[in-house]
Amino acid sequence: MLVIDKFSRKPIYEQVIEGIERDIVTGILSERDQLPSIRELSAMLSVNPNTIQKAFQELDRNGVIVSGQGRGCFVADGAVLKIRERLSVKLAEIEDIAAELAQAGIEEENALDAVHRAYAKK
Amino acid sequence: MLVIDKFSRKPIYEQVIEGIERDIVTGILSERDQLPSIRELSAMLSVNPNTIQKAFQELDRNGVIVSGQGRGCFVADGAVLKIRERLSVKLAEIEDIAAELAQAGIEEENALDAVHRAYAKK
Amino acid sequence: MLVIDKFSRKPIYEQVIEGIERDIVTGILSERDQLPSIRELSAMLSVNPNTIQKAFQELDRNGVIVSGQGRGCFVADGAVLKIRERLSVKLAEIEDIAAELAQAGIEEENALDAVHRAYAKK
Amino acid sequence: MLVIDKFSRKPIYEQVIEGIERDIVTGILSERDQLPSIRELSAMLSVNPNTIQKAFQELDRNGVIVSGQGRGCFVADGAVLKIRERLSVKLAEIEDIAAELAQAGIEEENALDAVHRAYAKK
DNA sequence: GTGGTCTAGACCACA
DNA sequence: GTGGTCTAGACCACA
Repeated sequence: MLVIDKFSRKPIYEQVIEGIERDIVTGILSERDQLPSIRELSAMLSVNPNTIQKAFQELDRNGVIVSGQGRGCFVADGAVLKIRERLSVKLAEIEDIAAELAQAGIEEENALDAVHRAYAKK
Repeated sequence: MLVIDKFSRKPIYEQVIEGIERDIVTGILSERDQLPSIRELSAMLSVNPNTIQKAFQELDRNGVIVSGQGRGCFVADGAVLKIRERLSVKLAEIEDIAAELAQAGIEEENALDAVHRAYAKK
Repeated sequence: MLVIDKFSRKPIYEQVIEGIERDIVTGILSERDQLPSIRELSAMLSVNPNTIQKAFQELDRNGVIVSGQGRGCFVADGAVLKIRERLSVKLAEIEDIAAELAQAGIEEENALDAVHRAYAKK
Repeated sequence: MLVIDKFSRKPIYEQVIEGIERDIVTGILSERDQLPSIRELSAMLSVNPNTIQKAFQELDRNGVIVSGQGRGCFVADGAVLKIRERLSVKLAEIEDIAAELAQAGIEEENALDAVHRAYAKK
């Protein structure tokens, strides 16, 4: 489930976004499932409703959820696909930066280590 | 030596910067060595002098070279260190993005492959 | 028949109104026909009775249906004509968007052309 | 200059966005110009800084301005083009609604009048 | 009840 | 100084 680290340097609203997207990608949340309301999630996570609101609006803007006044928020159709697309863009970003490093004469091992550190910390 | 790909989507002045920095890091150019003049390099690479000018200005701004007016350009003292610092920023960028992918449930192997592809293409 | 899209950003009560009006205009419902009750329609569409109630109230206020208390709702005499009048809502929408374009400094001619293209295509 | 109507049903942050975009399109603000800071604009318009912040973030997200911590906000390169593109989407919306009206048998003149009213009110 | 907007005011990182 | 994040709490439209 979604867990917030209030002492992380990563903003809380980003943690909420990533947590919900992870739940969607891993199937804990399915398309068209209703999300907990902003107030509920706010209470569950002990986070201000405005912060949850900000996360939900970005998810809405990215087409990951659909939200409507008085109706609540739902996982959007095609949400998994949209999230996957954005993640593959990030893989391409890694490839681009690694290409610069290769170009600059940095050993491949250093770049592989950077990736490994990120996964080790998880 | 420095080679320009006019059809790359990477701006030519960036290619010039990266080429010179690579030559410095790999020792082809040493600190305090004089660089070819803008006109010479322009002719050698068949590149507009303004483009070389722009590359040199950015190298100067980054403390990689020093350009005394009228006396030509020289590799700055500590140039290797400065370049290395900037490259370690890029390693940190890779680590950050990889952390997002880890968070999102993407397998480490996919991220490692992205790095590997970049090095294989070199 | 009337179909509700819970994931649309259009309010559900508007969807109900438009659905019923479409059925009237296309002759699926004739003037003086009885409508399903609020509870029936609520169950058929899996929509909150309050929402159906709100839709019916607006249809009543617009003279599209008549709701005698306890006797159910019926398509009003002259309903088709009144619905046609309500298309002026869409005219208002055009006015709103045109107001934004005016606000943004777009020439009036461009907006008029957009309308003209729509009619030319008919 | 940018004027806010606190009693309008249009949210204040939208009024700010539209006002700034209008200033950009009409040339009052040029690309790379610095915008007033969030706090300054907040004071100038007697609007809460958070509301200005929200407007600026959406402008940033849309590539109309670039904002950086400690540096301030600037009109982005290509801002005029990006705004124009979005406005052409609104023209398409008008065309869509006009097509519905045409379909329903409403005279073209009525739709043209709606556009004209919007421009007359400006 | 539900999402959306707004104010007031605090604190942070970066320049 | 500047933008960015967060809390606390109010009020609105819609269901």
